[in-house]
Amino acid sequence: MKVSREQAEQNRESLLDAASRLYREHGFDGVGVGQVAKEAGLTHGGLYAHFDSKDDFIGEACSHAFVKGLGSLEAVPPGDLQAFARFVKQYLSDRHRDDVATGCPMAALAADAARRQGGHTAEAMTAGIDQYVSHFAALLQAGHDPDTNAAKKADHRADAMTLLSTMVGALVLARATRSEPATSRKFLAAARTQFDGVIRQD
Amino acid sequence: MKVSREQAEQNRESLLDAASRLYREHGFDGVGVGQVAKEAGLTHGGLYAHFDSKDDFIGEACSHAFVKGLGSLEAVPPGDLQAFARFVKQYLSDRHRDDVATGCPMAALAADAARRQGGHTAEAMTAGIDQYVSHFAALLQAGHDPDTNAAKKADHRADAMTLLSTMVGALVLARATRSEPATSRKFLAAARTQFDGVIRQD
DNA sequence: TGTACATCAGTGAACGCGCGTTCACTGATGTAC
DNA sequence: TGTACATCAGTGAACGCGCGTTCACTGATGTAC
Repeated sequence: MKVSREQAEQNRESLLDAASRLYREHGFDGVGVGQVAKEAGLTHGGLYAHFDSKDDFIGEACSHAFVKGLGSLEAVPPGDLQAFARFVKQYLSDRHRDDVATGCPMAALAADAARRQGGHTAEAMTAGIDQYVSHFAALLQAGHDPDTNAAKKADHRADAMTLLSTMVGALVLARATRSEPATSRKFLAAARTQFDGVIRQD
Repeated sequence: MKVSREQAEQNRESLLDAASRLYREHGFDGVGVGQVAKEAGLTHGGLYAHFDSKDDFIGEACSHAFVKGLGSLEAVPPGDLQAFARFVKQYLSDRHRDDVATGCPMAALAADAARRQGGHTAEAMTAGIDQYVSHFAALLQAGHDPDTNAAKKADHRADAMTLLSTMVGALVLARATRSEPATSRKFLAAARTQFDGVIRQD
């Protein structure tokens, strides 16, 4: 049956919520569109009223997965290194490690997305990564030298990329070694320590 | 038809070679056992003379994928920081970024393996990661202070983990952003710079 | 060394199953009058 | 405001297909004598 415009929009959101959670947890090839639709309280057929294909759907879901994380990053006031430190500590926490489904899309899906170059998915992932890098660079810059020049700006962008690489790498490796809790936790702890060095340097 | 013992062993190796390549390229759920067997020059049925199930096969393939990379790491003489630097530079090269199929199993499959906790695959991945960390720690230690104590040893293990996190993270993010070549290359370049800091410090 | 035969790696048809996608249909929505 | 009707989001059966796994069979291998 037909459904009100608001209800339809709400259903679309439910589909993307379910998809971004299930795909992060099981990978793009690990869940069928039927399971996603069911999780969203719909049937598989209705999904095609909102999306062209699974590939299209995956791309939208990938973008959707970035919303929450980028939101908390944008909530960090530029210049407030303590708040930035809190964001990083939370990223590198046991809780985040154990919460793949609603956690960082880069740690969960970057390798998967890289396999889909040419489609919307890789583009969505690239856009999300770019935003993380830009925000990180801005926060590092604001924290260190308010009056800036071009050379230092590039440096902060490089620092931002290294910091992001370390965070994503540490989270991925911590998750992969979950059966050895000491090793797993040490990956997170080591990365946290390294961050302290980054914000203390100048 | 039956086949000589050597031929059978050779076929097993071909299967693992093909599997470790194809799985790195397309993910564990992205390739069927039939395609792997075909790539190895066999039919799908014969695979089950060597392995119990796809899950078992994946685990063995995961171990197999570590052999080459750990080999070049073991070839680095302890104390030779230049040789270590060369290993890291190669890891963080455009060539390695573009060669997923025979490249680092952690960058290609760690997130996939983490989803298979409880089976052989996650165990194989954890074992491989542990070996990388141990080798990195030994190389950092040999490069910096030949006469060691327990506290410094722990430090080198933490440094090794951070270094590995940065390398894996940078490679994953460089691959994910391949459609923006400047961004992609900068992830690798930034991580290389950071490594120079790690080996120069002490 | 030569012969008879048990072994078993590999083949390919067959299985049940879940996948992504299509489509005729439903019926509440929302518009036209 | 009330009525008639076109719209279209969502349903669920059906499709062709490739998946992982099984199994009767093949025939070269390698052993027993």
